[in-house]
Amino acid sequence: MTIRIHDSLSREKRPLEPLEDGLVKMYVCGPTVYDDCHIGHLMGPVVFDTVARWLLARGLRVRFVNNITDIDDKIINRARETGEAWDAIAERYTQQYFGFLRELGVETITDHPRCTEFVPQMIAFIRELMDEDIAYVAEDGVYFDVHRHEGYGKLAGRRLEDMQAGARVQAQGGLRHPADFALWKGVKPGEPSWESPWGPGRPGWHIECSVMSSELLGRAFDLHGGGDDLKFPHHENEIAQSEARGDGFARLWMHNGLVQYGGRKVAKSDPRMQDPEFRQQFQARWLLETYGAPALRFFLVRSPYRRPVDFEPVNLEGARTGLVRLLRALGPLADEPGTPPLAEVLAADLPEPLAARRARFVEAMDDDFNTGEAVAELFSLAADARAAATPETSAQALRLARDLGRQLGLFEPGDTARLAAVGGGASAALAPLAEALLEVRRAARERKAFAVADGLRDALTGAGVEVQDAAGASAVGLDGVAADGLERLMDALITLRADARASKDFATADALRDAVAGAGLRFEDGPEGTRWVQAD
RNA sequence: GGCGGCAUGGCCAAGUGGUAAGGCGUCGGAUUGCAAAUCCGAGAUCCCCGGUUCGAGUCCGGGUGCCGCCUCCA
Repeated sequence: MTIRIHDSLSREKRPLEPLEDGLVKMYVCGPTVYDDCHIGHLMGPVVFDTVARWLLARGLRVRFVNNITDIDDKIINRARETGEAWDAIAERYTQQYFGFLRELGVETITDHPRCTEFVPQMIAFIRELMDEDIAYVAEDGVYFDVHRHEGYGKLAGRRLEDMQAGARVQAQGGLRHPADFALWKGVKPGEPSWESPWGPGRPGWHIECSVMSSELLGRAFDLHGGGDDLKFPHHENEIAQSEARGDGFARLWMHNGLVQYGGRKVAKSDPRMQDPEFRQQFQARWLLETYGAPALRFFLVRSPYRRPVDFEPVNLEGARTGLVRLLRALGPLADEPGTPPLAEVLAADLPEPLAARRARFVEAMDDDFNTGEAVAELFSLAADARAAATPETSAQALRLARDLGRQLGLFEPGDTARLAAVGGGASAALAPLAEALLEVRRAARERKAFAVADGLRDALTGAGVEVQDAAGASAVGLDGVAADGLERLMDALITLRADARASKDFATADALRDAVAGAGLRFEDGPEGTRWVQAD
């Protein structure tokens, strides 16, 4: 068994050969905690959690470090704007980040070092570079001299001469080269600071990752990951610092694609971000509440990690639909606790084509974590289950799909319920209301009042509630309820009730009022028409 | 200007030279009072032009288009 990984540095697939037998040491750059978490902060963790889960499934041990940048210009600016203490801001958003990781099922991270916990080690690191004359003191801090490091630019594929030609790069403040970067920033009035041989100040951005990785994983480790935008300058600078100090540093580099919308990157400075409604679509809280954590994870997992991911609603909704269908096919299996170890799944005796699916799933994952192909096999297994000659084979196919999916953090117990629960807290009232409306509709159908029955169904489906008519009875499905489902449903009911009253169908009108009341809501008929409110 | 990546049915997307996975959507059929869900089925000259080969989406050369990095950013 060999796992091959696309290495961003050499730009080719390379076998993963852990430095320490059976143990993979990986480091993934974490967030700067200064504001509400957005999806970009979470993509890396989900991608690399999936990677780590697969490594674990393959029998390797994993030490997975994901740092927290808890001191930075952005945090200081935020503190200045709000008057809140910088460390309180950092702590709050750190906890928020951890909460989102839990919701998304990111559970393989073993270490979350915070930048401020490693200041002495950073100072020691910088001192080593100073001693070698690779770092120097400039006007406002200590800088790394990129000319002193051969190979600077190898990760991002650029040469120092080219960079000097670029208009944006200007040497200032006594720097030897415009690309020289800060290792230590001298303190400015009102800023938090730590003592150092170069005066009070705080660490530069890049140094923390070089220091924390070597402190926790050693001077050479297996895997370094992060978002594609971190390649330059962040990772380039990490490499320069660590290599300049004689470290082997990371053997393989992985970079995940970035968030896009309509085929374009969405960055902080993107003009579209001025629109709050647009902006909200990338906020972790909103995404989780709108699509549900299982759907969000599924969306990220089924996409190839190296490509940009487009967060247009149509794509998120498509992923969600696919997941809901898969979960439906799995039925009770989806909520059964327990994930058998992959080795056990692989050892099981299976008929064709199930064994072939299983083999392809494993091959796909071993080949640079091709989760897109792996997820396709899951869908195929669901199809196999439908086509199976016997119930036993069908069950085997579903169980295999479930067990393989769980290796990637999919199909966790409770996912079906979690998907059904999203669409806002309003669904608390929505469920009983939908049930009551079903009864009204049943009565209408019984007396062949199909117009009323269909109107009710349209009201329900318009709010994202599924109406399922089986032989004897009907049922509602709340899996796909929209965020404003209750509002939409109530508005439709107001119209229905008005129509019923206009045609003197008071039985229907009253039945609607009773159904609504049963869900803790009521109509208020006023001179400007009817509105609905939460009953006391 | 420098560097890198991508171009496969309406959309997302797999694809190791040998008759184009999978998903979403759409359309047709079954089912239904009509629907929904479900099931069955349909749909692609793989950006263009050359070349290598018995054979290319897959290799080579040349175009064209899009995206990203070189600035904050995960």
